[in-house]
Amino acid sequence: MSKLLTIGEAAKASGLSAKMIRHYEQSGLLEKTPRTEAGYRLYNTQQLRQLNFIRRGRQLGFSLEEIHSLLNLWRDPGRESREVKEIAEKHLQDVAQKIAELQQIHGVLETLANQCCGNSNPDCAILDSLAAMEV
Amino acid sequence: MSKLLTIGEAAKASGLSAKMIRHYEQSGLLEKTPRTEAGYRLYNTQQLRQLNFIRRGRQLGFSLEEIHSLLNLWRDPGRESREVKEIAEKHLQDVAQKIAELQQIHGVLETLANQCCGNSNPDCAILDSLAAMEV
DNA sequence: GCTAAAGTTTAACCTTATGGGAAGGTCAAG
DNA sequence: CTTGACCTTCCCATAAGGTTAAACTTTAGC
Repeated sequence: MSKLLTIGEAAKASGLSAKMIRHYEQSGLLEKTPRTEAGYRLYNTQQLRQLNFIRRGRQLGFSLEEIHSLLNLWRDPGRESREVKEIAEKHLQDVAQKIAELQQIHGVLETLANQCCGNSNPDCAILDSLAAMEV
Repeated sequence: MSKLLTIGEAAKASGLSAKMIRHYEQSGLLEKTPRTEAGYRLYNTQQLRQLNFIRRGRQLGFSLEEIHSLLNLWRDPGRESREVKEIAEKHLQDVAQKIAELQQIHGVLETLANQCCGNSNPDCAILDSLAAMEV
């Protein structure tokens, strides 16, 4: 007899906020839960597992749309792991590209910061670079 | 005698969109430009330089708030380069941290993707990991 | 049994940076 | 005068929440 949890308890147990749990339900990521007569949402063990699934997906940077697809695959016993892997590898590529962009930015910033003496003088390589009209 | 540009021309010349130029003005990043009698915004060379400044700042990932501060420093002949460098180094740290987070995610995703055979079988290490209740 | 605190409900607005579109005014060419 | 390109303002939408508020419910203390 698994105990039913209110949204606050489910939030604490899953590591999500109550606000986001409602948001996920409202945006179709989660099915509507049963409610008490007063309208309070109630969560069982299975739903708690889904909340954890979402939290872990977010930790890995998946968008809610991607998590939606992953959840649907998870719930589908006839899924093909190929589909899951496709989503993951797409996301992996996105992450890799984002890293590359940030590293590029990091390099430029580091160079500029090193060229700025950072004293009480107004001359500044950083501003000079931002003010340059090229590129 | 520098020619005055309409917003569309200024957009093309600066690499920003007309939409965003209006937005930057509305949010206080740019001073209000003079207008024609019909209300069309007009941009001179000085303002075009500011638009380029903003574009380059965005390219380096500075937030609009940071760019606002940088623009104010740029316009202030009595600035101290220390202040500019402070903003840049704060942003540099943010970028570095973001890179670290993404690299962490990248590593986990790569491991999981390698463990998923990605065929027509439903078994999938990625889903298993997302479904795990720990952490 | 009453009351106060804690929890929940819906709802709305704020964030960042940007895009889309509607409805309407303006300008220049044909 | 019409057409098309441009401009104006205003509202909506995104992702993933945060914050706040009024009203209702539940629970615990007494």
